[in-house]
Amino acid sequence: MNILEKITQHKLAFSKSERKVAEVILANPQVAIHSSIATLAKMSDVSEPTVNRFCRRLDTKGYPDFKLHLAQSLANGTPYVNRHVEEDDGPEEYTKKIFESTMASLEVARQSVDINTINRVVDLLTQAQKISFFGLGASASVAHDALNKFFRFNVPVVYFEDILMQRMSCMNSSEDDVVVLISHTGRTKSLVEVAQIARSNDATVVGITSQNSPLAKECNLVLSLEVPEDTDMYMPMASRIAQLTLIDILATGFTLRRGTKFRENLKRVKDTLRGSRYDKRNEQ
Amino acid sequence: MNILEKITQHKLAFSKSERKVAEVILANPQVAIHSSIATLAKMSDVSEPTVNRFCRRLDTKGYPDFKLHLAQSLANGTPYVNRHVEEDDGPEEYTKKIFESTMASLEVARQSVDINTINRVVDLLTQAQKISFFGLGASASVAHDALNKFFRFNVPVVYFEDILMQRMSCMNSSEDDVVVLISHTGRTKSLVEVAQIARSNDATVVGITSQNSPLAKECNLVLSLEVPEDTDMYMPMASRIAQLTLIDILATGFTLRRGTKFRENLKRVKDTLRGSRYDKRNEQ
DNA sequence: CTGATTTTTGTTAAAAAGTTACAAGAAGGT
DNA sequence: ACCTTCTTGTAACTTTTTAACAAAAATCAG
Repeated sequence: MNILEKITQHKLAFSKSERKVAEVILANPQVAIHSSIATLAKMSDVSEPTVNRFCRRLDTKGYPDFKLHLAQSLANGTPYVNRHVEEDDGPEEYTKKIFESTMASLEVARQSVDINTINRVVDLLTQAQKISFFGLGASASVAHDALNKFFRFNVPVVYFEDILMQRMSCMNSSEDDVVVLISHTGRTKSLVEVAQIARSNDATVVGITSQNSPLAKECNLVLSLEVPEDTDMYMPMASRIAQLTLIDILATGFTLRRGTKFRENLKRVKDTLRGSRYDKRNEQ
Repeated sequence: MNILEKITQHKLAFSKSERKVAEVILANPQVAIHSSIATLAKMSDVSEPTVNRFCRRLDTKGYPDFKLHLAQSLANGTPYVNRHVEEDDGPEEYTKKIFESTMASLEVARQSVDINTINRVVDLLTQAQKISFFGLGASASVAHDALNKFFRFNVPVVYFEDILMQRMSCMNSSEDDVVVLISHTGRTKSLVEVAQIARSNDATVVGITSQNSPLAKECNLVLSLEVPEDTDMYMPMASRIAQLTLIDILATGFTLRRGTKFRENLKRVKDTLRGSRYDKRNEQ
């Protein structure tokens, strides 16, 4: 795939002049991508068609195509990696690491999430009479955020931080209600109990949690997110961001399902805020 | 850096025809890098020089140079681009787009954030007698999350969703208190007023908001995040994720500043939860 | 070692791609 | 409605790349 490696491998298959071209490119690929075929030919002390032949031998269509491949190989192929913050990291390092770890976790989450389940959950949500979002600890703020999104849709939405309120709310739920339970580990006892209560009242229980956890087993549908554990600081960080992104996705799916006219409604909801805000023009 | 991102940002600065070119490229960048300027012009229904001008506007030397940049952006490593969800996107598309937009926004945020300010805010927080986190609407859940992180540090932390409580809390603040106000736009009147109250009581006010906003002007320190506006769904999405990441960073900075022994404390806080959870072994 | 054959390389010319200059047209302001 | 400014396209031109062919080098059989 990487063209530079390919050049190195092919090296013996090249003719003498072609090898000269290879040397020049390997010595300074950054220069090569900004040179014309004429310049590169001169640098390698060969003729222009030789450079062209060199490119073709590497299964590219010609010199411009070769440059494209080279450019791609040279683009820093350092995808975001989960790097842990170290004891003696300064602000610059830890800021960078946290941003990158977060992005890396999102990438992992993206690959692990099951589109089918998302679709089914969106289905359920659009048909629900009442939607509840419950979480505890760090997941409480995720549920809180979900409330903030879904209440705009003009559907009855419920959110409680208090375990007792959660239980009572589920006790009163019925067949057409959807209860979304959020927990990274899926091992919080009281949330598992909430799931049981909700199910015994015929509500549909959706879990945003990790697969095969006790909570997952009590749910009708599980949206599992395989996010690397947040061991760094003994605080949930990336898991929570992934959960929030999932909420965004569900909310988006919801609005798309409801069609254009519904979206105008959302705009109106947003516009209502105008009175509570300083006008943009007031700024300077 | 990423040219696709750049195109999206510049979009409004483009002329009508240039925007046509932008659309075509964003819709299918893979095709673009393999097209000649003539083909691309035809696809966009503009003239060739227009395509050329489009490239120049993005600070490239011309079309070939632009293609090089584009190829690099498309190479693995920085594939994330802010792409908007379309009316007829299926679950697969919108899931992908939202994940990628979120990552792209984080990348933008990372580059825009000022490390020095972060460091100063961490300083302030470690020295604070009391820390308050206030936000309204979508930012309320961010403040909520901040509460969840900082209360573990054994510092008095305050969080209210209620405007009156926020005001009263600030009224009682004193010189050694830090008030962190979160608002994407920075134009929410009541939050600006909270900032004023806090300052008139000698508290230090830190804003997580956009630069030059009315709120920013009332703050002692502003942590600005330049995140592309979430116009898609009339709901705050990426901005909020960036804010949360910033909270993570501040929390991390805080714990690092406090040293190793302090971190053992955090572990103890986390371990306290054990009783409320199903043991990992109970699972199967 | 010689001559035939194949392979490699360079020269020349043509084609393709990209760029410049300029003029026509659209948009915006007075 | 007129002037100015900004956009856009046409046409000419330059650069870059590729094709065709021929010369040179290398390989091999006898």
